[in-house]
Amino acid sequence: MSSESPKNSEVKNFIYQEIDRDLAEGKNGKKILTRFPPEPNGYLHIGHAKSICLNFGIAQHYNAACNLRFDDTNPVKEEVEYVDSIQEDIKWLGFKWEGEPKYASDYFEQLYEWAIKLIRKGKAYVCELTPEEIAAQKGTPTEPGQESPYRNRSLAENLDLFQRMRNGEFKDGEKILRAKIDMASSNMHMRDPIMYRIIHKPHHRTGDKWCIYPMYDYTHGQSDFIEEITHSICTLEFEVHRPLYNWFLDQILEDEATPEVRPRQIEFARLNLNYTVMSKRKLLELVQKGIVSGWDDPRMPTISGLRRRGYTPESVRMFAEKVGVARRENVIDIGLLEYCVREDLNKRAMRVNAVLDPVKLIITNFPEDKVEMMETINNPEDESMGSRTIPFSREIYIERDDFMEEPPKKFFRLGPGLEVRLKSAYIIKCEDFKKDENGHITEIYCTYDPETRSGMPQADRKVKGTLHWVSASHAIDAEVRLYDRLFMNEEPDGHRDVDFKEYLNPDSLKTLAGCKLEPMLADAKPLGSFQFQRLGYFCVDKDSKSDRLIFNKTVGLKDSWAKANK
RNA sequence: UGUCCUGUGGUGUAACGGUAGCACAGAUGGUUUUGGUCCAUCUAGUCAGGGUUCGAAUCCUUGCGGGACAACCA
Repeated sequence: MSSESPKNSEVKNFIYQEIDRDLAEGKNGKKILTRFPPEPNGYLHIGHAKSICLNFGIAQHYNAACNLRFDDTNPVKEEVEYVDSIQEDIKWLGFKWEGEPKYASDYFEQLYEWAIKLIRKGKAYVCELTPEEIAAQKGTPTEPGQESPYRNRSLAENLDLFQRMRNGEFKDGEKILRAKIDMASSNMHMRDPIMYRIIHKPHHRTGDKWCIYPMYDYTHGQSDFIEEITHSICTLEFEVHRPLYNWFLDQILEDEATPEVRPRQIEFARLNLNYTVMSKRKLLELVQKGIVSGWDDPRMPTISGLRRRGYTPESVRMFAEKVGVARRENVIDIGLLEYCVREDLNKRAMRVNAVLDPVKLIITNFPEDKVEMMETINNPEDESMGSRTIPFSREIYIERDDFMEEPPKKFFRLGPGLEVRLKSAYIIKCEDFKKDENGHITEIYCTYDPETRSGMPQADRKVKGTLHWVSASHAIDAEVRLYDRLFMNEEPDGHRDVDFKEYLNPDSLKTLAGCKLEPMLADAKPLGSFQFQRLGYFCVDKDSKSDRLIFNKTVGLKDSWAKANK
């Protein structure tokens, strides 16, 4: 958690302005309490991260708290696995909720009592229409609906039936409890919405205590009220629910003493990212069909996927800050997310040498048995990270891409007769090379200039390029997984006639074996991040073992050479 | 042919009746033992029409564009 004090002068988004206004008007006894209310039916994704940063960020800003509340009103879809992963992800992001995690299911008894209150007020009734009949009677956005024949049951009958619903006397779908509002409302959600339905399925927390479960609309606002949430922040699609949110609160608060806190719903536009899908349903499909390795596959936009990919909590928070919060639909370029992780890792990641596609280079005038230890800076952006030594010898590996038999003019790397600097070592000159029968370069022969060792006066000589390298006999092997975007279309789920899976990128994962790393990487711990010099940021995969190192590519370095050659 | 929300550079987001700013992306130059970083410069915007006003991105109005809403999901 940030320890920064409230910065009221700093302009934030419109929600802060609304809160400031409520504060100025003295609402809610000048208290602020937010909540993050996930349904435990899937893993959290980057869109949730935006909401988490918003809700917890507001709490921090106003020196207030934020609750974690699981919206667990549908046992058909919800699982403990998700409850656990959600908590892990929020903690990883760096936020701490107030007290213990809360659950809407904790409030089932209270909700039930309030439902009886509504029945007694003539504001709710037990209906026996089938889902099809209800749909048929609901009308359309342009036509009013019809009233249910069960709408005007007697109080006694409603009370009796609702009790028997709870007792388990009816099968799933046989009866429901509906609010009695207005079947002609221009807002579909006010056309006698369902409050309770019968589901004979054990709940992950309440077990088989209940067989009737409250719907979202009847649950959310009341849960906010119970917890004394002042600002209930949600995404735009709930905007049309707001009148209902307020209606339910009006009903349960009628005839009661004026409460100190009356929660207020405020909506903002959800995050959309191009080249990805964000719906939990589609993410679940990718997992279930084995298209990705799991919810935490590094290509997934889930928080656990980003974590495994090498994203830092700081970078995700920076991203949430940069995308802003407003009420208009938006599509954020995935490049901004990549910018954020580069920005963060640039300052923190140790620079190491790794050759992903190695080709052997022999320094012909370097003694065969000699090993020189070269000093190299751990991070030029952070002097406090110090330096280390790396072994240099007659045979090294360099990147295959760093040699061209017939290089173009602006190729500042190695080619016949060309000179380059080996990072932290010597300037070398290419004298010869060897090819196999397929034309592949197998060995490159160079001479080195002993006067150009880093630190020596002659080392300042200008050469066009600097290459990374590893000593062949000291190098350790590793597997490196290169990731690209999962989808090739900017909006994979934005085409009515095309399934989003049609746009899957067949090259979203490339696994490289036999990559050559400098020796110190043998001790790298899972999730540790490094900059592979001149290549990008990589992290140790969670499955990496000391005898089988696995690195994930988080993001490449900006590459103006590659860009210029497009 | 309903109700509600929403239109600011390519993408996001500020400006709350008084000089349209910031970030990313893009371009150019400089520094550099990472073709990274960093620094400098540049490109590019108020959906359209009408009205109110000394003055409108901002208020009103009419169009037009985009989105949401008819799950016993949340």
